[in-house]
Amino acid sequence: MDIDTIDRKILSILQGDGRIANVELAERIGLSPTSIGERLKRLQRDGFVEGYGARLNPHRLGLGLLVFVEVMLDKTTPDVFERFARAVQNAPEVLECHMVAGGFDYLVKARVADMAAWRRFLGERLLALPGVRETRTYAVMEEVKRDAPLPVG
Amino acid sequence: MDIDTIDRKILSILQGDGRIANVELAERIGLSPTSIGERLKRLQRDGFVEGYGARLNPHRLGLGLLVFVEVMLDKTTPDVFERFARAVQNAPEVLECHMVAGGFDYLVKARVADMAAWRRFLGERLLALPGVRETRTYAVMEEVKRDAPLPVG
DNA sequence: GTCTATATCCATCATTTATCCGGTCATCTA
DNA sequence: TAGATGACCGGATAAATGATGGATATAGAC
Repeated sequence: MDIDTIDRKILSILQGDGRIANVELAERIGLSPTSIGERLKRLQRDGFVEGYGARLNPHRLGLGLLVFVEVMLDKTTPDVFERFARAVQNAPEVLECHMVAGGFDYLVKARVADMAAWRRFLGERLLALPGVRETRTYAVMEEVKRDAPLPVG
Repeated sequence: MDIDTIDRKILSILQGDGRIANVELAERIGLSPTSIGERLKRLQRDGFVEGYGARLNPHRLGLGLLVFVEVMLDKTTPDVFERFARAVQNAPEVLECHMVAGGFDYLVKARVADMAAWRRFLGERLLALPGVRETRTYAVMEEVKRDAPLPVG
């Protein structure tokens, strides 16, 4: 149920190029395509590989602004947390949302077109939710490192 | 140089399943595989699709802890920023790093095995950098929404 | 030691897929 | 009108995939 060096190499290469041909992957590792195929199938079955996806350029798609928001909730009813989580999952602008330990409750990462779009989303969606006590928005000025691959090596 | 509804549908499907066969993609959209192939090639050439990658499960790989860190730098020399950026890019634990406008300078997202590993990384790597004045670590307790696809629709 | 079960690897082959090429049709323009 | 352009399609070919059977090695039970 655990993986060896070859498996890690497969994952590493596949994380960088999810569409690489099995034969080339096999060549690069030094095993037959059949073996690599079996290993990959196992890695998928055991949940190491959850899927494949195209990496899209957000700016090209008109999503020029990346923002992070710290959200504090009223802790009066536990229902508030559930409702917030559901709202966030239904909002396509929100790419990530994490419950954190520390000074605030949720950290939200979102992509929108510009500041105007963000103001609209913040006012009409986030602040409209019941239980949202306070938010702090941090606009990203420069993406120093973007979506690096997981360290599998 | 801009894209239509069909292109968006291609991007949307491909973002969810980057390994889908061209023929099935064509079927699902209602065009011939050739046309889809031509469109896809154009989308790649024009930078809408930057690549493909396998989605790996971080927990399976022993990366059980997700943390966000707010970093404040001494603004004495401009060299400090460059050096910090470079260090962060070379650190495999760091998945993202953004320069933000607001109360602090950088927001760092990192994945490590556990709190012990994080303490080690924080002490030996981050705080060892010259110019790092203050850091605030927020450990993620629950990932409410994880790496959602970009809204292309 | 021997037998069995399991795991890893490999070569082969039928099927599926990607891609190149030529050709059609509609639209626009000189 | 003639020519150019762009989006689309079908057919042919070269390549990749996936399934099968088989070889080898290791570990455990008896």
